[in-house]
Amino acid sequence: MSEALLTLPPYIKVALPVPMRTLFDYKVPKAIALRHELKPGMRVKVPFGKSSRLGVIVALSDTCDWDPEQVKPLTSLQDESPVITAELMALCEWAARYYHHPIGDVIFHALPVLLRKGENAEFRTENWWFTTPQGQSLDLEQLSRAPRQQDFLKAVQQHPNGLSQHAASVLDLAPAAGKSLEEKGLLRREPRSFNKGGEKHAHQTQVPPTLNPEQMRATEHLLDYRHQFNVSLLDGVTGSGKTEVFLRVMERLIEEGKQVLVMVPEIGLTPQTLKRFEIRFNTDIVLMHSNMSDRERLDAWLLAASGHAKIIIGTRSAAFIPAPNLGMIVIDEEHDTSYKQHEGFRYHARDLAIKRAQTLNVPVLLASATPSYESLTNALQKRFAWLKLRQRAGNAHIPEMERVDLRGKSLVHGFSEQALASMKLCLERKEQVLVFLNRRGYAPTLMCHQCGWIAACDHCDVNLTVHKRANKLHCHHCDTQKALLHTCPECQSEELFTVGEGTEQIETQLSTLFKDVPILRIDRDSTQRKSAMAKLTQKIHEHDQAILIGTQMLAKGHHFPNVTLVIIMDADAGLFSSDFRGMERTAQLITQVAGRAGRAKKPGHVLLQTYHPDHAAIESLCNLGYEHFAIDGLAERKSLALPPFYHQVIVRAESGNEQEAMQLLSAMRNDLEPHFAKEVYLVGPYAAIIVRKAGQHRALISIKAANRAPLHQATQMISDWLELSTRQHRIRFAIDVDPLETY
DNA sequence: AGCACGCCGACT
DNA sequence: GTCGGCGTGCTC
Repeated sequence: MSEALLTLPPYIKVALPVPMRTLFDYKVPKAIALRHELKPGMRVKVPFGKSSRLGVIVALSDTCDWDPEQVKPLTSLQDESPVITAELMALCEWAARYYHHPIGDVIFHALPVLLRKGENAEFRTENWWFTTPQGQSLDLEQLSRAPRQQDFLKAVQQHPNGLSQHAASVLDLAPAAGKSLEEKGLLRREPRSFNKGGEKHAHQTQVPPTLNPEQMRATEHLLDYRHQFNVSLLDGVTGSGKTEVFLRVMERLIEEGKQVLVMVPEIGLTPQTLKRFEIRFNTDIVLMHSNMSDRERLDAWLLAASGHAKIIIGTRSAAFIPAPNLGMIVIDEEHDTSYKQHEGFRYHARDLAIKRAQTLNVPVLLASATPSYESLTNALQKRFAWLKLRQRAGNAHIPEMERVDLRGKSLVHGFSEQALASMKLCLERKEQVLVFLNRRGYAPTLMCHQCGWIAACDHCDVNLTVHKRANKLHCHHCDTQKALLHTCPECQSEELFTVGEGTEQIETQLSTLFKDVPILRIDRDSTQRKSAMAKLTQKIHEHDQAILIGTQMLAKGHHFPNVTLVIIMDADAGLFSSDFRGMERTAQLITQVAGRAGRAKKPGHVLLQTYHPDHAAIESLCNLGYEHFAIDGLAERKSLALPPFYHQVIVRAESGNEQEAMQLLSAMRNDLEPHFAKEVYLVGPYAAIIVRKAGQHRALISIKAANRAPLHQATQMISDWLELSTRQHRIRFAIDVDPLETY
């Protein structure tokens, strides 16, 4: 240890969870240096201002960038080994640079919540009960006056290998009785690490389905390149057996002792998906998603970090999970926008995963039926291997998409006659109908018949949505809720009426049209409660005929085998979006929803209700399919100098004052634009489409360039400038690199 | 982001 | 007379 003291640099650079783009220098007290070897990635407690904070060592250093007189010593070391491995530290440093985000915040994002709060990086310990020799031989009759103790001792006597606290509570044993027995010296308690590792699932050797030639070719390619960095785009229509392809590759890598990280969209992790993995792999699988408690997440993180977990299935934040033997990263539904965090540290998990895989020299597999334009471009330019699956497995056919012209037609609750007739036929065949409407609530507008007043949010520039069942008016932008009004606040008239339809209304109206058919609504409101979704899917599988009505939640990975008719109520919804990604999103959504129709033996049919049947986009999507549609869309992006051909950064500013945010961005542009490289060009500042959100006035400015280097340089200057000037102005700003929302 | 210091209104 | 509102300034 004295050797360590001689060579140990006297300073450490510490990342703290503060919105400052800098590291903080601390001295290492001799007492600590003597006893411990400090390494980057370990957590330390440090004095910061007037308080004490938890930070992470980023580097050891011989020098400090601060007046050495003012550098304080660290208080204590929290870890014996790094919680951020060298590999992940490098990833965090890269991400902080690439996204122009404070390093401390990035590093803390990479840790589970409990580790951010200072919890030890150890498995939860649980008390186990054992009998002492006296307790084992004691005649239970001697405890006849204490029946609870009698029960308790009896149970432990029957478990010579110990009884866990958890098991004791399941057996309904009284904790107080256990304590009394311990005091009498009949029982003893021993803490054991709560490590779910080794608890394997019953191996149901299911014969894997045979692969069709396309799947075979894809699998062979992936196996050939499984030991080196490369990115493959597994582009397969819904039902083409993408999952089977990556399961085969995973199988091989796991046999070779590797771990595999499978990323899924936020609500894409269905019990169906998990079951599929459990049935297939006789190995430890951990989950990492937002419905888990902090403790569950830490235990999952520890199992991954220890290498015990061979398969890690997680959402966005799992991009940072430590895995010492990581052999591949799979990103399922890679087009899904939930991979991009759109607040705070605005990273894209797909892009981060690719960067990580590159450093580790392991393959990445992106899977989707509707690849993002970014990934398609990479595939077209041969940076990604493009593995196409165009056949549906088991002879199922691609559903036919039919446009229903709504012009001049009379509608019944938003449905055309044709749609209703098709529904009736479908239900008579004892099959299921899926109705897609991407608008939750009862109606998007509440209006006064006498004076035209419209219910609007007090904090945002949007109308309030009517939720009849909850008897509420709800702002879908800032979550404000108020009681549903029955009198107009302007003219006191009682003639308030709703305009437009949401899923809740369609549900109500369909139940009057189809009295004996089960109608199930699937949206954020109906699936809020835990396990509500599982109950709904179970109901769907119980019935033969049924109508499912839902929002985009329906498009995410669920498998409804008896759905043979899909009705897209409003195919025009995304056609006239002000965002240049609107078309891409609409096409993905329609294609994904359409893909729910007809699997296995039953052919599917899709009806798109539209007022613009001749619109080029609708026509090309219906007749030529997603790939053609996307390639046309990409040509347009190229001609308009839009991503992915140009790279983009958006800087947002928000302020309570109406003008301030805009003025700040204008001042920034005036000051800095002369110093930017010629190929960097700016648009704005302009007001956000919804100018006021949650009481904040929002402005933004777009910066674009064909190459990353000058764009990065300009963004760096902007970041420095804003950090200095917002200190005085008290305006919040955010830098969004590769933004998905541009308004 | 916290947390302090600092200068102006309604209360024991 | 104080308790406390949140404006601004700093943190190795």
